[in-house]
Parts: sequence; C-alpha cells; structure tokens
Amino acid sequence: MILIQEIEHVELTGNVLKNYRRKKKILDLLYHKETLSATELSKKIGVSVPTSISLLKELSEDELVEVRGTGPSKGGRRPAVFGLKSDSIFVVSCELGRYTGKVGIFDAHNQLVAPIVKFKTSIDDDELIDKIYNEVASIVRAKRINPKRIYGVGIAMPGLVDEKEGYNHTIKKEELRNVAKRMRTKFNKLVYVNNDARMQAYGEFIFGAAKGHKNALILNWNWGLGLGMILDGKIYSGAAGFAGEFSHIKFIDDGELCICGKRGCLETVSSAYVIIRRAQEAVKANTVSQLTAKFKGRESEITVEDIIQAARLGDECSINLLGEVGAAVGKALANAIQLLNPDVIVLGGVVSAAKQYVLNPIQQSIHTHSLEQISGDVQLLISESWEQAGLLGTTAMLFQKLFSNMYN
Amino acid sequence: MILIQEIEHVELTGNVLKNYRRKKKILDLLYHKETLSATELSKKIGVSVPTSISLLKELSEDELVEVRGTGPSKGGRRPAVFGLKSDSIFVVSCELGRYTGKVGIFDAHNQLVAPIVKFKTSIDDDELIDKIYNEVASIVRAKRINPKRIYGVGIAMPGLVDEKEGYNHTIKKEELRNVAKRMRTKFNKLVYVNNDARMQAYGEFIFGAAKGHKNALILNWNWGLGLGMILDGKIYSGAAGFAGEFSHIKFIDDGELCICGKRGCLETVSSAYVIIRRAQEAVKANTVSQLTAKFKGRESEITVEDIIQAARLGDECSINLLGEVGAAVGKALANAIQLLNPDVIVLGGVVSAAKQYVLNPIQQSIHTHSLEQISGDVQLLISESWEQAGLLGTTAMLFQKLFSNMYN
DNA sequence: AAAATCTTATTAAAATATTTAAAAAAGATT
DNA sequence: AATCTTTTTTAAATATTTTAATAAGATTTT
Repeated sequence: MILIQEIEHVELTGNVLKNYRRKKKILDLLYHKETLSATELSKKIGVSVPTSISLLKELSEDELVEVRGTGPSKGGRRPAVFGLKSDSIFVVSCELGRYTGKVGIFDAHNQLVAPIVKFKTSIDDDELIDKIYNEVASIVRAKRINPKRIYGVGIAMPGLVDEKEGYNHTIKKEELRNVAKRMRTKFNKLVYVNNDARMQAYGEFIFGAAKGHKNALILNWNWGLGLGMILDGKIYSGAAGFAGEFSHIKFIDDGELCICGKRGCLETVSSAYVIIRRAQEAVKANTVSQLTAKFKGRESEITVEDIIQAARLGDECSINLLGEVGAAVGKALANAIQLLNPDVIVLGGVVSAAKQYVLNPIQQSIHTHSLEQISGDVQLLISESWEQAGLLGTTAMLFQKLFSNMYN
Repeated sequence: MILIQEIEHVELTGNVLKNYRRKKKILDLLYHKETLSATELSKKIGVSVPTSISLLKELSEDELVEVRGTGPSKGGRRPAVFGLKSDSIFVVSCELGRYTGKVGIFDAHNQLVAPIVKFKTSIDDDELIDKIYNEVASIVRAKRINPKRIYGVGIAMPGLVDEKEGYNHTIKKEELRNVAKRMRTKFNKLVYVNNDARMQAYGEFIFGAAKGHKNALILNWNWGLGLGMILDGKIYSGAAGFAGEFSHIKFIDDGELCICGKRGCLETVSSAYVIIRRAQEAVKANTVSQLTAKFKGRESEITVEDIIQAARLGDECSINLLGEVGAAVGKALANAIQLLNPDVIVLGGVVSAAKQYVLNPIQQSIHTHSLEQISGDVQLLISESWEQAGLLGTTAMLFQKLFSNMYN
C-alpha cells in the first residue's frame, strides 16, 4: 500500500519513485476535485491517457480510488470519472481551546464518520495525547474502522506553534513542548501540528467564507485575537512560526498593562475578556443597561453571549461597548489591509457572533484608516461554520501532506 | 531554439512538451546554481543519468549550456560540470524613479554587459518605452550583441502596479497604463513589469542583504516609503498588486494632511521630503545647526545627503531630526514584524544612507513596540548595493519567468 | 424516428523514449 | 601497483507515447 511508505521512510528511486509520485498527485487532485476522468488526469499529471488509465487501475486495486459513474460530454462518448474511494482513507483532527478539546475522524470527502467528541483538557495537560488517543479509539471501535485506514493525526492548538518542528513554545513544561514527537510515538502515523488560528483560517479558505480567495485574513476573536493569514493561497507562518500575533500589536501608547508585559496591546482593548470586564464595570456602576437589570450583584456570571443578546434587544450600553471594540479592531485591521492587500477578511470566535454590532464599526474604521484603492474591494464577512473551521482546516492540511510529494 | 516558443505561443504536447519542460528546468537550476553535474541534475529533475546527459547534449547544441570544467570528487572519477553558456542569453532590466530611469543588459550570470545607462523620464512620459528601446539599441550596437539572444525585458517602476496584467494604475493617461502591452509591442519579447520596491526587495533577496532569508521586509525609504515583502521565499503582491503601501499607513490620528487625502499617514512624518522640509524650517527659524550656517537664505538647496552629512559631523539638530523619523518608522515596522514575523529587515533608499543615525532609533522603537519573542531574532540591516538592487531583482525575475514552466 | 455523421473515450499494437544493469573509463585511495 | 569509487557509456529491458482501431454516445440529416 503506497502511502504507508511516507512513515516507513523507504528510499524510493527511479521508476518506482516516479510511479509513487504520480499516484500521490492523482490522489491529491481527486481530493480537491471530487471526480476527474482519465483524460483530465492525464493532462494534469503530464502523462498520456494509457498511462493515466494504468495508474488508475493500480490505485483501484489498492482500493484508494473507484469509478464514480460517467461524466458529461459535449458530443462524444461519456468518460468514466474516478474519485477517492469512500471508507478507505481517514484522518483524525483535533482542535484545542483553553480548557477543552474536540476531536473527529474525517474521511477523504471531509465528512465526519461520527459526531465530534468534546473533552476537557489544556495544552499543558500531561495526559493530552492519551486523552485524544482514547477518544479516537472509542470512535474507531464504535464505527468499526480499520485502524490501518487512518493515515494521519493533526492538532490545532493555541500558542506559539512552530509548524515545521511541531513544537509549541507556549507549553510550560519544556519536555512536553514537542507535541509532534509525542503524537508520533503514540499514534505511529503522519502527524501535523499548528496554531489554532492558522488552522481555522485554512478551514475557512478551503471550505468556508474565504474559499477561492488567495489572500485572506481570518480573525479568531476570542480571549485573544489570533490572525490566521492565507497569502498567495498558502498558510503564512512567518520565520519562526509566530506570524499573526495580532493580540499584542501596539495599539495605545502607554495604554493598559498587558499580560505580555507591554502596554496598550490590542488585546487590552478588545479581547472577549475586556468586553466582559467592561460590562461588569458598567453594571457595578449602575449604568442604565439591560445587563444591570439582569446581572446586578452577580456580575461575574456575565458572558459575551449575554452582552450580544442585550445588544440585539436594543440595549444601548451593550451596543456602544461592541461598537467601541469593533472600531479598535477595525483600526488594527486597516493597517493589516494596507500592508497585505487581502481580498477578504473573515471574522470568527465568540465576539464575531455579534454580527452587525461589530461588523459596521469595523467597516467604518477600515474606511477611515486605509486607502480606498486598497480597502475598497475587501469583503468583510462573518464565518458561518466556525465550530468546524479548525477541524476541517486540519483535515485538509493532513490530506495535503499525505498526498504531497516531499521530494521535488 | 526552445525558449522562443514562449513568445510564439506554440502549443506543445506529449514528448515534445516533456522535453521542453525538462530543458527549462535544467536552465533554471543552472541559473541558480552556476554549475551542476549530469548526475546532480538527473536527481533534481527526476530522470536517469543517461537521459540527463542526452538533454544536456541537446542544450549544448542549442548553445545554451556548456561544459565548465570538472567538479570535485570524494574518491572516484571527477564529473564534468555544466553551466549556462556565457554570451548566449541576455535580458534587459530597467528601473524608473520619479524623474529618471536606468537601464542595463545582463547576461545569465547576472553580469552587466555594459555600464548602466541613465536617462531622464517619468512613468507618465509618452515616449517612455521608445526611450528605453533606444538606450538598449545603442548598447546592443556598441557591444555587438545578437538581438535574438535577448530573451526578455523588465521594468521596475513606482506606483500601484498589477504584476499579472502589467498594468500601472498610477499612470495618469488611461491609455498608457498597460505598460506590459506597450513593451511587448515595441520589443516583441517576454515582458515583466512590477513595482520598484518589490523588485528591489527581490534583488536584495536573491543577491543582497536578505539572501537566504525566506521572510524579509525591504524598505525603500525615499520620497515615499515602499515596503517590498518576501514571504515564504516569494515576492508578495497582494490581491490586486497593492501590497506594501507602507507610506499611507495611518500613523497619527488627525495628523497632517497627506497627498492621498487622508490624515496622519506615515509618509507625512518620515518621508525624505518631510525630512528636508523640517530641516528647511529649522534653518529658517535660525535653529542652532550646521545646516543654518551653510544654507541660510538658500534653504531650498538642502538635500537629504546634506542632512546626513551634518549628522555625521555631529550636528545635533540633524541627528535629532533623523532620530525622530527613525523612531516613527521603527514603530510602524514593529507592527509589520508582529504581523509577519520576518527574519530580516533591510533598509534602502536615500534616507538609509544615514546608517546608525536611523538604525539605532528604529531598533529601539522595534524593541519598545513588539514582543521580544517575535522581534528578538529579527536582523536589521542596511543595503550595501541599493544602486543595483532593483535592476538585479528584475533580472532575476526575468530569468525565473524565462525558465519556469507556465503550464503545470 | 431512424440513419448517418460527428465527437470523444477507450483499447490495442507499433514506435519511441527511458530506465536498468552491466561494462568501461577516469581518477582517488590504500 | 592494486584496489576502490564514481562517472560515463553502452546495450538490453522496460515503460511510455503515438498512432490507429474500436466503442459509445451526441448531434444532425433524412
């Protein structure tokens, strides 16, 4: 079975290597296109039709590819179209938050084989990998999946993650930082680790609101503000994998002290935490607000959702609060737009649920702070599938790694 | 002759196409590596040694490649090494400034065949293309170059340039904006047009201070501030080709009115023009300064070089002036660092000649305004070959286009 | 509506290209 | 000088493309 060699590090040469690369390329093309005919494939991989057909025959024998009916024609015999075989290639994708994790098994059509499983954990959890493994094992048992058909495992996690090394610099215990290595030891599969905002960005790029936009900024607006960037159609990670640290962009000279040790970071003005704190303060100060009526005396229970809900019901205090943080984020985004000239910006995370209450001030702020020629064509959207974005991004990345030719 | 087909748009198929691609790949590898053996090439292009040798034989017959001696060995027969033939492939590179242009003919070893020629022009000059053509023609005559051996012509020019279309949106007359088309009509060669800051960035990346750094920011600090970005080893242009508009990043709320119509752009604080104006004002106000002594009554003659020169001689007024603009640029760069996590920043342009008088305040400012983890490893350098950076970048880009496989 | 014609896909066989394996050449190392 | 290594060449084996033939369906004509 051809894909396994990626793990076993078998050195391929000559014709065997050529064959292996071509097959991977076919799998990759089918992963992205769903179905293709032998003729189309022959053009895309640069071989003649007979060769293309013989490669497809071999892939069918490996049970990786199957005929999925006939395609359309514009006046001739209709072609047989090929696609990835269902139930033959799976990957495991996991996304971690501050206190929880979720994991799912996906097939080559990016479909979940069972509902996403949630569990309590954190990036500093000693048993993180074991927990993931156990959750996966129980899905595998329940759905009677052949474990050999699982080809890769990926994690999207908060922190300063170096994708190449699979290293999370934010994990406290030094010996636990090499996440990729721990995963490989436990699963013995292809492993991929990256930052959550970047994987969400990739998910939105491949399947969501940023689909088809080669230059997209995707903001994960939560307790921090993580900016995932798709530049020239690829995830951008920066020199050390630290790109997109939007949270700690200097926003106000001599502003409030931030957890990072600097003053006036964007995070100190517009994180979900700050929004809640400001709402709490307003309630404590008896400001006229629906929140005061509802939460007076138990301010610590206020959530971002509550504030958004109040805004929807016309609460001026909440609307103003969301407007102010929106304007701040918009100003910061304007700089990013000026620098990167994206064609779309997608908002995700708890705060983005506020929709027009943050969209409008952001849009306004972008107009004020950047050149019309550059920002004029930027679409500003809210993610419609943020729950799955990170998992789907990780899945797509795993398949890409699986089907890519590392040599070249 | 194989390369000409790129211009004639001959549709290649099957083995002919395969052969053509492989030859291009060999040329590309030799352009970047200077010399390679048949064995090394066979590995890099994925064919066996006999095939590699036969391809090299064909390229030799086309006079594109030649044996350049024998390579080293670690205990066996020494390999013949191949390289691009001198005097057989040339390109024309042109760089425009606000009021002047310079042009040179380069061989495949990136060497000038004659000194750079300078001439007066602007991007709005009706006869721009004719002027370039005539300058090239006279070099061709003087050096007896076979015009058929010139395979491409490139221009690096100021303005909002869309690289894909070869369109400069900043040119006033609508009908002159399609620069690539005008060039193709006149020269009938492969044509490449891009923004000057981006081409200088590419030059620094391939040959200069940013060499080997896959994520580099290169600042063209002149009348405007253009930021050329190398991200993941490629020039980054953005969705519409407008990326890197550093000049008009919002820097001061409700600041000075900028030519772009907005207020408080970085350009209004730290362009070469602003530096000169502030020096002039200081002289008019009889500030204690070497400049006052030298230029009182003829303030309009002050140049940036004069200010830098004064700073070098210890003039406190000039040192402070450069320090202030440096701090401003540093603060803006800090945001870019936070977003993009580059591994090197290179400064070029007239103001960068001030060396430590701007470097130190920039460095200081970066430290203050960005996370140590991200900015800690960033090198801050001054270009040592800015005069040629744009031309060399354009040259490298032309060869890359020439040797790349457009289909794929 | 059936037959003829056109298009495109697939298969088969011949022609060509490429790789593999073995031999020869050239130089390095012992 | 003998042995080892690596490159280059050669010839046999294999793979791939090309060309031609066949198949299958679409379109047009009768």
